[in-house]
Amino acid sequence: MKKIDNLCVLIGPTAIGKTSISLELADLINAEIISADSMQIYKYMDIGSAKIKEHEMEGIPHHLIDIIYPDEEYTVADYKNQAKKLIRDINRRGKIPLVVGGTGLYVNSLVYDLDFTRVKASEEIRNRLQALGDKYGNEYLHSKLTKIDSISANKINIEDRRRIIRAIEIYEVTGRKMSEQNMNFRKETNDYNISMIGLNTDRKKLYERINYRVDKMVGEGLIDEVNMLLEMGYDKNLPSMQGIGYKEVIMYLEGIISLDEAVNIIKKGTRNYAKRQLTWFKRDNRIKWIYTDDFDNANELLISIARQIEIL
RNA sequence: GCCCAGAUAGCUCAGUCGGUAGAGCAGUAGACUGAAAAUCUACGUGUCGCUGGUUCGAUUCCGGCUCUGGGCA
Repeated sequence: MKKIDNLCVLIGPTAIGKTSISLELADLINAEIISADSMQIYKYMDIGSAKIKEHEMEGIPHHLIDIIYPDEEYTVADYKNQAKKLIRDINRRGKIPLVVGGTGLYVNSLVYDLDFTRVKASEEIRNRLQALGDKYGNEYLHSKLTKIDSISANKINIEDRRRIIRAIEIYEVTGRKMSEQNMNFRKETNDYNISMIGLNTDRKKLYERINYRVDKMVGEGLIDEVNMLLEMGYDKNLPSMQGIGYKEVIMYLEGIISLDEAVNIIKKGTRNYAKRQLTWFKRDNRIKWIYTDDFDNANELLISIARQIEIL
């Protein structure tokens, strides 16, 4: 019988402390870290994405960080491809791949059988549909979708133009419905021996951590970082520049809001984001949740996490 | 000490010509298959400061008290 690759996943909301724990955990279980973070993939976006610094890595290999420039396109499909290869390689080396991150869709691309092999994004179709939406409104796009794929249309809210466009795009490119395409909806994968650990704490404490961290980012030079990116010629409309912390600082630099307002909006945006991350992960009952407050020190926490990893 | 204004949701405030109240923000819950830190959905009960009075009925009117601003001494 073929031996199945191991996969360990450590998830949790932003600012919970995944990075520092992941280092100790990787050291303990002889793992290499694969980031699952849609912002840390970008070079030059260090402070705002709370990226680990090279000298903090303690010699533990980190993958899928700093892999593209801020104006390059990157999608879940790319992520899944690259991460899959890494998982295989790391297993071959006799080590454990430890996926660490908070981007739900990226994580799910690995732990569910999501199929990204068929329908590439089409800039042309998207632009055309976008223009149609601007002209005739979302209702028009939605009713267009209802005609070709009523099941998907039913699931997608009229206001959610991005998803409506994607569903139409799939049909226009392949002639198949999105609802048919995604029959294996949320089917847990059998590709790996999976252990999933989730970190959490009470909401109030998490929000305090977030507020503190945003202040710290500003103190460490977030404004300069954004300024530098703009000076390098990266457009403010790029997906990378829509990240929390970046779009708000841009507004500040453009004089639209004050620094104080920018900081407050970043804090709020990060809090809301953390909540969304939790929503995303809560429904996966494979995750063993660990409440960081239940432990007096990092060592106890670490041991508790290691105990929960079944693949060891 | 005196005069004025205010006290209503976690915050800022609106309102009830007397029939127990509603906006914004914050917050909560959810969705998510090639932009995902993106995109989108749903959710409003709180001793209407305390205490007497008038009234069938007071958060609303009247009196007193407490507190908070501001002004005058």
